Amino acid sequence: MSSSPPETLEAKPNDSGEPGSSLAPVRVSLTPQQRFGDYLQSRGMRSTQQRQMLLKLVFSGHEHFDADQLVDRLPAKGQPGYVSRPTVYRTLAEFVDAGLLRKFELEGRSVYEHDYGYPQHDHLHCTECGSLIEFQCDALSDIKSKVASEHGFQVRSHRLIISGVCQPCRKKRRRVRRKVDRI
Amino acid sequence: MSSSPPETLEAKPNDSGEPGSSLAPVRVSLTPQQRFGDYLQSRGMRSTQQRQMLLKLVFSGHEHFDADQLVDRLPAKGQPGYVSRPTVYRTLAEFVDAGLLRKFELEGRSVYEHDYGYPQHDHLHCTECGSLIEFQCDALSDIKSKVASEHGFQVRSHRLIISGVCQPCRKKRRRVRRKVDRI
DNA sequence: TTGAATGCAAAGGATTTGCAGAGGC
DNA sequence: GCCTCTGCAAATCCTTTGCATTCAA
Repeated sequence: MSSSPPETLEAKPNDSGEPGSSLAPVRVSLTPQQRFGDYLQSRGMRSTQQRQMLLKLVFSGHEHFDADQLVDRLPAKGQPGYVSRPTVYRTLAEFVDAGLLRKFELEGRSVYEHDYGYPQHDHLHCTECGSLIEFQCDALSDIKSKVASEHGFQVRSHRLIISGVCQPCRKKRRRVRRKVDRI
Repeated sequence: MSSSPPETLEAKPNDSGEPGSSLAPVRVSLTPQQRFGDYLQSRGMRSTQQRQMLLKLVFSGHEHFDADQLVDRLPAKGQPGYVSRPTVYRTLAEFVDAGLLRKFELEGRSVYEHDYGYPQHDHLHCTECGSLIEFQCDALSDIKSKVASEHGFQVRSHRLIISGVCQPCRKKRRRVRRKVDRI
């Protein structure tokens, strides 16, 4: 597959100028579309309109999202481009399998984020507004290798989520507190 | 409340000699029972047989567990000490609220572990056998405070899970590989 | 043509809820 | 006795599955 010529991802994913991408993309040789095409081809799977539609939506921005949010961004039933909920779930699993997306659990639901072409990072989770803020930290790999060697553990991946209150929510809180004080 | 005299937790929770506790308990002034008693009292809630039963079961060992595993350890319906599933869920939420337990999501289900009287720690998760191994790492608090100050984020807690393959599973794999080689 | 993929409807599993009766305080 | 708590049954939420049909190759 991969009919179009190879190129780096850097220009691509943020054409839309959508919010939510805080980190710089990583240099990779194939677009997600190309990489997924290779994945399908190598497994005798087919490139369908639904898979293309979802690929387009998922890689039009860098936001974290869950299955529901993705469904909400799809055309309604009956409209061209509509994809059923079961197919959304099936396809998300394929994207994860293909290495395009990473999946993790937050408050009982599955959250997805870009993996391919996106740098390793971790998250701050605001328990007030629910926002997820990305950050990078090199020191973590030292911790991982140290712990791994201490326990004879073979590390495949990790997930660090720091919970608390983000800056905007702290400011809101302060405003509220001042108001209360005045009463 | 708190009728019995204060004491440290150190002797208590592991009387049973159950497996699963890898870290040394932390010195605290109240038993979980006392602390939960205070919690109930301060909110006008009642000390019921069900809550006492669950308290006893949950603090008879240090293993991680989910609601199902706790239900399995309860007497069967009709037997004395039986607690219904809804009450188990309601009570686990109360234990979390009281600061006795911590809750986190793993593979789509809620996992609980001791919080009160148990030291801060993180987990290695073996994707082969599903085991959770605890480890402690001081360097993480440096990371947390650094990231917090960089993002103006107020940290309340964190959750780090390192996934991979544990030592026993790696050994099993090696044995299998050797067997395959011989064929 | 042919088998893979989709959509539908329905199932599944974990967790929650409404409510009438039971039981702490 | 009052009001909280419990157990039951049913509902909810997210996700998956079986199957007939559609469609990419």
